[in-house]
Amino acid sequence: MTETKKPYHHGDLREKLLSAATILIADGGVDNLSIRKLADKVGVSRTAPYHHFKDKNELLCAIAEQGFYQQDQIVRAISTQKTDLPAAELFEEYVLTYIRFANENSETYDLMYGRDIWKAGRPTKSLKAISKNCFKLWLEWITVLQTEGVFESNHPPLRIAQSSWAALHGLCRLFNDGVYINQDDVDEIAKTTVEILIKKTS
Amino acid sequence: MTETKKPYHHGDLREKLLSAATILIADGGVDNLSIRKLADKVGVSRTAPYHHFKDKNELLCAIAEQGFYQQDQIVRAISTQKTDLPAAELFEEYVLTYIRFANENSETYDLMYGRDIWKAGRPTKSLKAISKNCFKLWLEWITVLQTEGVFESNHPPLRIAQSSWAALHGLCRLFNDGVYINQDDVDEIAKTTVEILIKKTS
DNA sequence: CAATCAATCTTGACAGTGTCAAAATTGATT
DNA sequence: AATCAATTTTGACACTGTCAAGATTGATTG
Repeated sequence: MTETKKPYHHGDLREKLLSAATILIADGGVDNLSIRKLADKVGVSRTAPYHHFKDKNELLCAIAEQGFYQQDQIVRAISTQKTDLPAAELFEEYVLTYIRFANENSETYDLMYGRDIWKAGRPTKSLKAISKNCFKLWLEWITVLQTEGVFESNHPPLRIAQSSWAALHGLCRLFNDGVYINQDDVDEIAKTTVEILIKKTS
Repeated sequence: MTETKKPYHHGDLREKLLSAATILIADGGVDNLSIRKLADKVGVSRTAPYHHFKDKNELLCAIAEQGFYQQDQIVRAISTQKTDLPAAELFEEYVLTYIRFANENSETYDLMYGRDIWKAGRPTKSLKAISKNCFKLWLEWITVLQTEGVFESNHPPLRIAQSSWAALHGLCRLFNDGVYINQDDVDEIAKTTVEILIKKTS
């Protein structure tokens, strides 16, 4: 666990690298992030970052991990703030927030759930853990919502969780990746998706 | 239109490049495709490909375009072969086939609908055209299915088309990108998605 | 048939990239 | 004060995309 280890010669280089990297990808995408450029930005030599991240991959994993924490915070805020909402509306609120997060942090989102990290099969242990936990929370919520009648009961909750999350994710990606481009549509499509997902009360 | 233009000195270099490139990305991903390696594979100098594709981007677009043709063929085969199927089951068949295509040609699929091409905002004119047409066909079908009662009528067909396709796409991506990894689940999740999408007949 | 032209291909070059190995620096520990 | 180990730097290597300039050559024209 080198997480909180302070560098000896400079300030907290690891932190500096992380925040600088986040800025770099925020404007310019992941392609705009090179170890060398990053090192230059922070004011160290090209290979200095390698003493805090084994790889470029590990750096990306760390950024993604931050993204999960951030997303968790935002999402958690909903359930604590809007305690009076009925379950179905809370669900919609969640979905909209999730998509908004993906939209506003498209590059981070891409790292969190994108092939750059996952396809190569080299996600960090801690990244694996936090993302797994993230899905577990989703699954648990879906399970509760199903018993509350928000979702149909003709499928196991795991399947509903998987397919509903895939629906969310697909929407995020289509906008994030520039396939769907009309940003004005995103909310309406999202609401449509939600209404398709939840049980018809008619 | 330089599409069918034959090279002067060698065989049909453009075609050779395309097929070699497709092979390269098929095993090893897009990252495994470099212009230089490609040129080497075909037996020309590093910069020879630049007389047939302005860019690496244009090469990728061409591969993606091929993918669309391929997908179109596969999908079209369904509706001509299974004419006896009821609409809802035909839809399921389509979805499963779509996902299977994405799965078996994951790298091509990634090019077709991925940020590499679209996010940078530099899809070829012809690529834009064919993908747009692809969605148009989807929308038209959804419209028909809605009048046939397969989908609910409480949303405009455009929204249903967008959100249902996003659901499909999300599923494809999660498996393609290695986020969902258990390949055995894909069919079941897909079926769940279909059943959620279509109108309940109970 | 010979000269010209333009498409095609090659060679050379430049600025990037990730990352390894070895040497240099330096704060903390003995 | 000397030692040690963590940190940083310098040098190097093999890649990458792509541009500019020259060489080759099939087709076109006079």
